Amino acid sequence: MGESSDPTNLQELARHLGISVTTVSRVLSGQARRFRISKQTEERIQTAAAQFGVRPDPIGASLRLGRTRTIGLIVPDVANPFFAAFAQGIERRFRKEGYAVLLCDSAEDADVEAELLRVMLSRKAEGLIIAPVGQKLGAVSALVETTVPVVLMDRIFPDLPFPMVATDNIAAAKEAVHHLTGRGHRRIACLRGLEGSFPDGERFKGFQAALKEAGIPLTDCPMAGGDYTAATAAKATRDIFQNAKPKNRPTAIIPFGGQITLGLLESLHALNLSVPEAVSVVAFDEQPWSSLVSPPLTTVAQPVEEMARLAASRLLEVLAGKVHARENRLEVLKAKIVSRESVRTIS
Amino acid sequence: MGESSDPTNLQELARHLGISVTTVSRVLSGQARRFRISKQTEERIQTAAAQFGVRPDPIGASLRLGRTRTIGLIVPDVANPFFAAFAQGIERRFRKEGYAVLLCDSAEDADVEAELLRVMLSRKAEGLIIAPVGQKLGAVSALVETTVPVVLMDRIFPDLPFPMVATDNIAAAKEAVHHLTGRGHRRIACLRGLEGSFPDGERFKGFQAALKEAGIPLTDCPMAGGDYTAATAAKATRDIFQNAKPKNRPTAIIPFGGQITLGLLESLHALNLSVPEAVSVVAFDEQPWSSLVSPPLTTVAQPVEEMARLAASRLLEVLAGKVHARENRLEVLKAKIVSRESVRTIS
DNA sequence: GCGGATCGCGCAAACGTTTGCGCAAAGTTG
DNA sequence: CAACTTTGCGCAAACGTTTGCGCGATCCGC
Repeated sequence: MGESSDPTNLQELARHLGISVTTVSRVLSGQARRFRISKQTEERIQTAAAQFGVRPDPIGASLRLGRTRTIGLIVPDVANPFFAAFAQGIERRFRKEGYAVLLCDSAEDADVEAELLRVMLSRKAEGLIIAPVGQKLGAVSALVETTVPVVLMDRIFPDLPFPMVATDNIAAAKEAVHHLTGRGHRRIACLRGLEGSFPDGERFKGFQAALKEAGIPLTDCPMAGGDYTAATAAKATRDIFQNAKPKNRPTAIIPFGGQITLGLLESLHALNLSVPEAVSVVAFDEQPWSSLVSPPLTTVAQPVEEMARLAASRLLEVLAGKVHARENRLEVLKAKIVSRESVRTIS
Repeated sequence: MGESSDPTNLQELARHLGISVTTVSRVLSGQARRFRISKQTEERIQTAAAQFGVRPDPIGASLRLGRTRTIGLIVPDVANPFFAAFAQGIERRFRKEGYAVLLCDSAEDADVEAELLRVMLSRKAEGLIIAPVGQKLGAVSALVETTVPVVLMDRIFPDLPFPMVATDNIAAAKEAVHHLTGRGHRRIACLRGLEGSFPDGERFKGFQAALKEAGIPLTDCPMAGGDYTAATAAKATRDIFQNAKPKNRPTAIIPFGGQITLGLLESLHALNLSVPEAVSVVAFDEQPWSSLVSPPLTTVAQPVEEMARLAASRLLEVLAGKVHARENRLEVLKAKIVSRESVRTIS
C-alpha cells in the first residue's frame, strides 16, 4: 500500500522504480548516452514511461529552461481564407517540430494587437509570426527592444529589423494592369485596401507605375476604398460607378483583396453591371470560390502555402540559433495571374 | 550598485520595494482586500508594477496552481470557412476571459487527432473544444477517462458524456427537401459527407424522412459522396449526372457541406449543366461567397457564431465549476434556409 | 492597564523539471 | 596492491508563483 496509483510524472516514476529523478529525466530527454546511463537502467525507465504514458511535464520544464515550445501567431482576421490558409500552414509545420501555436485574431484593431503582444510575451512564446494590423507601425515596433524572435508577413514594415515574407505586390499590381491594358482597357479603377498598410501601398505604386508606362493619365482611373472590408468596398464601388457618366466609367477594376472583391461583386450585382460585359475584373487574392462565381474570376494569386513555409522556416532558423533574430531580411515572393473569364477584350 | 536593472518579476519587484513576494503576489492578484493589505502598500505595489510592466509569470503560476489559462481547439480543417469562423468566435470569447487558445488542425486524420489530444493533455490545457474527425468514435472517447473539460461540436458523438453543440441536422435536411418538394421537385439527389460522421448521418436521416413524407421513392433519389472534400464531391456529381438518362436525372441536389458544394459546382460547370435551369441546388453551409456565385445559392445556414458562443459558454461554465464536466448534454441549434436563386420552380 | 480581537504582513513549502557538481564502485595501469 | 581513471548514478539548487500558518503591533472594551 506504500505506492498507490500509477505514476504520472517523473518524480513518481522515479520513486516507483527506485531511481532518482535525475536519471529518469536524463533518459527521457534522450541524454542517456551523454550521461552514461547503463543500457539496463535506460531500458527499464523507457518501458515504464511508455507503460504509464509518463512524459515530462512541459510546465515544469518551461520554468526550469525558460523554453515553452510555443509560438504565437497573430493575424488580423482568421476568417479571411488567405490568413486561414496561412495559419494552417504555420500550425502544421510547427507541430512537426514539437511546437504548439497560440492563435490570436487582432480583428484589425491596433489596441487589441498591442494587448495580444503583451500576452504573448508574458506567456513566453518563443517566437512570433505576425501579420500586423498594418498602418502606422504600432505595437510591433516596440518588439524591437525585446529579444523574442519575430517574423512579419504580408502587412510588413520594410524598415524594421525582422525577417519578413511578403508578395512582390508592386510587380503583382503591374501585371494585373498589364493584363488589362494588353486587352485594350484604358480606364482602369482600383479598390484600395487599408490605407497605409504595406500591401495597399505597394499595390498602388505598381498600379500607378503600370498606368504611367502605358501612357494612361491617372485622372482616367478612379480609386476608392480605405480598408480591407467588404462593406467599404461595396460603398466605394457605388461611388465609382454611380456618379460617373457612362462614357467616363472605368471598363475594368482591380480590387485589392478578397473581402474587397466580395463587396465589389455585391455592388456590381446591385447596380446591374455584369462582368465582364460592363466591367472587367482582375481580383487580388485567389479564393476557394474564385473559379466558381460567374464568370470565374481572373485573379492575382499569392503563394500562401509558400509564404507559410517560408515564414516558418525563417522563424525556425532563428530558434535554432542559425541566424540572428534582428536582421532586416525581406523575402519577396512572386504572385501569379490566374486567368479566367472576368476580363473581356476591348477592340 | 546593489540593484542593477529594472525588476522583471514579482521577486525582483518585491526586493526593489523592500516588501515580501507574498504581499506583492496578493496585491497583483487582486486579493489585497481579502488579505488586508494597507491602501498605501497596495498603491505602492500597483504603481511600481505598472511602471515596470511587471506581471506575474504565468508559468510559475501554472506550476503552482495547476492552471494554465489555456484551452485547446481542435478542428479538422481551419481553412474551411465554417471552422475558421468558429475558431474566430472561440478565440475572441476566451481571450476576453483571459484564456489563450492553442489551435490545432487534425486534417481529418484520426492519428493526428489522437496525438493532438495527447499534446493538449500534457500541456495541461484546462479545457478542450473539439470538432472531431468524425467516423468511428476514436481518440475522443478516451477522454472520458480523463477529467479535462471537453466540449464537442458539429461532429459530435451523442452518447459520450460531454456537453455538445450541434445543428439540428435532421430538421435542416428536412427543410432543404421541403423547400424543393414545395417547388415541384420529385427527383432530389444528395451529395453526402464523411461516412459515419454525425452531421452526415443526421442529414441523411432527415433527407430520407422528408422524401418518405412526400411520398417519393428513395430509388428516384441518387446519393453519392463519402467525405467532405471537393474532389470526392466532384466525382460523385459526375457519377450521378453522367450515367443517368436525362429523364431519370435528378432535378435538384443537396450538397452536405461547403467544400462539397465547391466540387458540385465545378462538376456541374464542366458537365455544362446550368443552375437552376438544369438542376436546382440547396447547399449546406452558408459561405462568404454563397450570394456571389451565379446564381446566388440557396443555402442551409448553420448559426456558426451562436455555436461558437454556446460552445464557449458551456466550457466556461464547467471551468467555473458551475456544472459537471461529464454530463451528456446535447445542445441543438436550428439552421435556417436562406433562399436565393439556385432553385427553380417546376410546374 | 489588561485580555482579546483585529490589522498588516512575512516565512517557508510546494508545484515538476533540469543540471552542475560530486561520490562510490568498478576497472585499469604499473 | 596502490594510484588513477572510468562508469553509473544521486544531491540539491534553481526557475517564479501561490498560500496556510503564524507573529508582532495596534486597537477596543471594561
